[in-house]
Amino acid sequence: MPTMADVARRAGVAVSTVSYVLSGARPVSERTRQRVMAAIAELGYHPNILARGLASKRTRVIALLFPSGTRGLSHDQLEFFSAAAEVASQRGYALLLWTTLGGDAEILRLTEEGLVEGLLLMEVRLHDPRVEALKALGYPFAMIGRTECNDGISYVDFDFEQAIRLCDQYLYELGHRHIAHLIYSPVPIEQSYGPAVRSLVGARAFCEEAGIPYIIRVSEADIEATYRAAHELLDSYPSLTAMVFVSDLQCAPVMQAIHERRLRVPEDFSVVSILSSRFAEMMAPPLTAIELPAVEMGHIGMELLIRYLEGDECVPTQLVLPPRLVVRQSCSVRTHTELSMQEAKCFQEGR
Amino acid sequence: MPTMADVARRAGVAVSTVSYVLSGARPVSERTRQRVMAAIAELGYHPNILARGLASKRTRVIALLFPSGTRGLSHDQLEFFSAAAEVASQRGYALLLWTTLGGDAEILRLTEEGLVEGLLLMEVRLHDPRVEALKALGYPFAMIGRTECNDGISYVDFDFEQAIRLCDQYLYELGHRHIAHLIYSPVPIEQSYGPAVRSLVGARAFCEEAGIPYIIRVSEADIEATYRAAHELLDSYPSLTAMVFVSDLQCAPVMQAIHERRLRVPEDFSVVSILSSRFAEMMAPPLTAIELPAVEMGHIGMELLIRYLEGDECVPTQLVLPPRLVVRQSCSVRTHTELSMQEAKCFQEGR
DNA sequence: AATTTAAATCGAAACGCTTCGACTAAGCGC
DNA sequence: GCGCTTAGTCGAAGCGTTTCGATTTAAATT
Repeated sequence: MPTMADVARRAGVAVSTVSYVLSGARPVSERTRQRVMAAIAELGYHPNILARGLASKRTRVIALLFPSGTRGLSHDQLEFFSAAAEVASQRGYALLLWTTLGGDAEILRLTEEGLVEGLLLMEVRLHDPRVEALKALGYPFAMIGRTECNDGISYVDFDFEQAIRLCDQYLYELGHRHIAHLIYSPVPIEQSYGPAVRSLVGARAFCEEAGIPYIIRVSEADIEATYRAAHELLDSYPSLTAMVFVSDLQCAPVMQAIHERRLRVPEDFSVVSILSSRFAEMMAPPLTAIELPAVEMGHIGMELLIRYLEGDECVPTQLVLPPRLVVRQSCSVRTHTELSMQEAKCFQEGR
Repeated sequence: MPTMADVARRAGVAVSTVSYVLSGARPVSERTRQRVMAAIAELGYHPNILARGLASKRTRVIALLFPSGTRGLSHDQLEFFSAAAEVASQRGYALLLWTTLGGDAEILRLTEEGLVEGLLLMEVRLHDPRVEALKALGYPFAMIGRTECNDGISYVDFDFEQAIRLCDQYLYELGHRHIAHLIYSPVPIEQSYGPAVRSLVGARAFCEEAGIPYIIRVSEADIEATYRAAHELLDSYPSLTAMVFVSDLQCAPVMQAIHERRLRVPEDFSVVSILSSRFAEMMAPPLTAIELPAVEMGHIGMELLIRYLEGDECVPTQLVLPPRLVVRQSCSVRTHTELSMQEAKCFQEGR
């Protein structure tokens, strides 16, 4: 593999001159530039990133702190980071995937090893030790999501509180009054998950304002727990005619529980969730949902980080994207007077 | 950030001694080792990867050559590489995500920049220029998938030919005789996609052996084309009672086309595909499918590469995983004599 | 024509590590 | 007691860049 010295020799100039041609840090005469470029082309020279990084502290490598296994890997997360990867690649950065198994220690290691210039965090908690640590270190990073106190940090997040309200409101306008909410567990408090907490707030607020019962069940994120929780909701509230849930991972177990009750969606039972369109359209029936702008968030998150790294902005950009309802085929009208299919069935069965 | 020199000074030894303590390349007395380790701990020292890599040519960074946009990002692919990422992380490697937009040139750049020790390829074609280039360079890599000629390369692949046969056979045993196949386009020939070609071979072979009509439609991988192709199949062959398709990306458009015909799955129409379980279980109804062992393939692929890098094996390992059918709820029995729902409907409508 | 200024280039010192050759002080056989 | 090995350590030379004076050359100013 040719080095810069080879190029310099071939072009008959000093190594530093070659470097200046490449970086543009100092003026170089046109004639010299031509000769150097020719030599580079002839030799098939590529600068060595390690050496460059060692000398200049700039590696053009960004790490994506990837959520570990707990919550499972969701379709939305896939979209987040394939979008992020795309932007990084366009801007000439390489993307390092970092699965943060080992907690804080691991992330510090990453920052100290010198390979990575900046970090993009996903699955940020309200009190996130990673964020504290990075802040203390003054290490450059941006977030998809946000903590409770985000002074001086760039982030892009989604307005889950409004999103849930929109779900509820839509169902309410369709005539539903008994709406169940199935939301991720927001505990443990000290590191609670923002979207869960904010969803709870939104749901409670809407139900109080609308004067309808606040029916809620929180569950762990795994399939099994979600499945049980859905069944428990349906058991405990026979008057339910609709359900709101908040993630693509809940989709399968929730729908299964509903089907097992012989409730048809949307004829007997309405369902709204917060999903990326790609996923919502894959379901049968296609699900009416709040559009989770996963691709947009991935793009913006990466863009924010890169801008910060390149020093274009000193003031952090903080963005909370507004929700938008996309009506598909998982909800139906329910009037006040009408007896729900479920109630009718219970009645027939003599319960 | 402390350097090795700082550690050496603190421990009262030479820099090289610190290096030997860390690498074990030469014997170090127990007393010295203790002192060095203490100094490292006190200073919170972490070796700089760039410097290490520059001096030693070992970076512990692996790149995953990530499929570009054409085929879209599928759930299976997500599983491939989150599995790969997991293994890499366990073995102390960092995973660089590389979206191969710029074709061959890009990949060469990656190899020449010195950052990356080895490559894991996904979405390998039968004749893959990337593979040719890497082979010519003698650059270490492994594949998920395989080309036509794989001499000297480690890979893990899935037996798509047998997989399709298993699909067909299962449907055949349920009594289906008119089975449609919806498969990715295997052209252009010069870089054809292995799974597509092998699926075609498998399907044709089974149909010939079983003496049933060989009903097939190839389509591009995008949603729209798949949707049209599914409709065309259903149009052209009114006697169809079952369909086989090969990827999670086809799922939504295929199911939608089927639903639009007012065919119920599985009562009126049976469906089998090749999917990771996680995905198959998310559908409504859960899909009977050949299990695509995506996680296993990701694990093994990465493991093969790392073994190769660490010199444990000189002989390449080549693995083709066998298919396994998982019965869920998307297929139903069809007897010879029974008139299909669809035929019955056509009849009623006087066609 | 003498002097100042700017453009273009060079040489060498980092950057933080690995690795090689050399040196010292033991331990060993004879 | 003499050379011989070997464990343990050190110093210094890279690895391939960037970057900072310093130097040379050409152009501009007086």
